[in-house]
Amino acid sequence: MPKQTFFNLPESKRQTLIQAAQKEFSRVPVYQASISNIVKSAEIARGSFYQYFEDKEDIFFFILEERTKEIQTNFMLSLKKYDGDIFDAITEMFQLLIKGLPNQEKGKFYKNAFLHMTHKIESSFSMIFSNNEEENNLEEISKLINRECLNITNDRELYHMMQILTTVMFRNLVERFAKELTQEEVIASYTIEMKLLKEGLYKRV
Amino acid sequence: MPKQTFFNLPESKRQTLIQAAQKEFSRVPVYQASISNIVKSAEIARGSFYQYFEDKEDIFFFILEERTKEIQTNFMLSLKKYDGDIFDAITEMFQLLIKGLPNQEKGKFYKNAFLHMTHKIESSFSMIFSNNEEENNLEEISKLINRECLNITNDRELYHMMQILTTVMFRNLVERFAKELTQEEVIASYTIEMKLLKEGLYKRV
DNA sequence: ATCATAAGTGACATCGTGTCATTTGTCAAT
DNA sequence: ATTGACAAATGACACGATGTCACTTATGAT
Repeated sequence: MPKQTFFNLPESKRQTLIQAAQKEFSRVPVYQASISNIVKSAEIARGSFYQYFEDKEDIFFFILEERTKEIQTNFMLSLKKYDGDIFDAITEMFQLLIKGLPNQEKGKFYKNAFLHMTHKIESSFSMIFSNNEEENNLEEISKLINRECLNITNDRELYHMMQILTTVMFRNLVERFAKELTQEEVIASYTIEMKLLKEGLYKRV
Repeated sequence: MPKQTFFNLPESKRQTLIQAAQKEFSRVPVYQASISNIVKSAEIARGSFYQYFEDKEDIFFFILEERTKEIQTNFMLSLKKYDGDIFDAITEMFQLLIKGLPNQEKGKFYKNAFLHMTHKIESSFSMIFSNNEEENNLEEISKLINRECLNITNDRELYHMMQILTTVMFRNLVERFAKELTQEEVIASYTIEMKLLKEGLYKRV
């Protein structure tokens, strides 16, 4: 978490700093990013950076979680739109991420995040579904989901189903960048895997 | 890939170097590891290290792939033992990794690898199933698998099924370290998820 | 014994990090 | 308006890590 001093900053300075960091994290993955570049670009003193943030990761995860909130909002809208169909909602999110990214400047940011997606980064993204501090979205999402056609008997199973779905979706996103697949290729893979997930890996008897 | 000079080294010196690197990668994840520590521990000159390897990552992935080969051998034995049942085989591998690790000195090495598992590290591990240079194991494994009870109609679907299974297994391994779960807890989660995968996420009609 | 080639060495230039003593800015109380 | 107390800003600095390179040493064929 950024320090209080960061939040005390005037909006414009905060934005400049965030922009500068975003630029650096778009250039290289977080572990290669240089604070020197960020402060140079934001035109603040090196020491000031440490007034606002603990370290590189601190500002990185702050930005990442901002982004996650945007995605979360979209996801909940999709879930309502498709009457609680979790597959349709997650697929729409996937398509949005696949199609939206490559053009944008933010595309590079996501690319670096995905290609070096560690557990910590993945859980940051997973906040799309779970609670961010203020509101408990996990519960809210859980309510929105239509369980009628799902093969679950309790909340625990629902939780694990979500885990499986997000994991598989993330891996498909990562592969899009790692193997430099086209949108069509990665959507094809994703579709096959979703079908397998829905129907089950074992033959129906 | 390590340079030729590394392979020209006498076995004992090579082992010393690998040991030293392993020690460092057990101390901290690869991105925090220090070449200075490795050469100090192996009692070679800094310049020598660069005669053998391109950089830190070079030796890290070399060691990782060595480890992967051990696991691969075990996996193929399991697959034969269970008459080609892919679920039983992968579950045995999972249990081996869960139960074997925490005690060993290598445990820390795996912990650092799992907790900072990027796409590159995951594909290194995935060589358990795909071809390493010499032999084409993917094909061999593909032949060993009993497809009778699997819900697949072609090789492409088999490939994606393997992808799903390994992804889910890896995430369970990672969570074991990230959330510091007990063996029992992580096995319980894994079991639920495998059941969901087998039976399908949608209700059977 | 000679020489060419391979391997080994460590000092060095460069860059990045996080700290800290010091300066500058802000604002309430007098 | 002046003071004083607290918050914020600064950049020089100590430290440590990386990759290179000119030089030394070893090896093995002729």
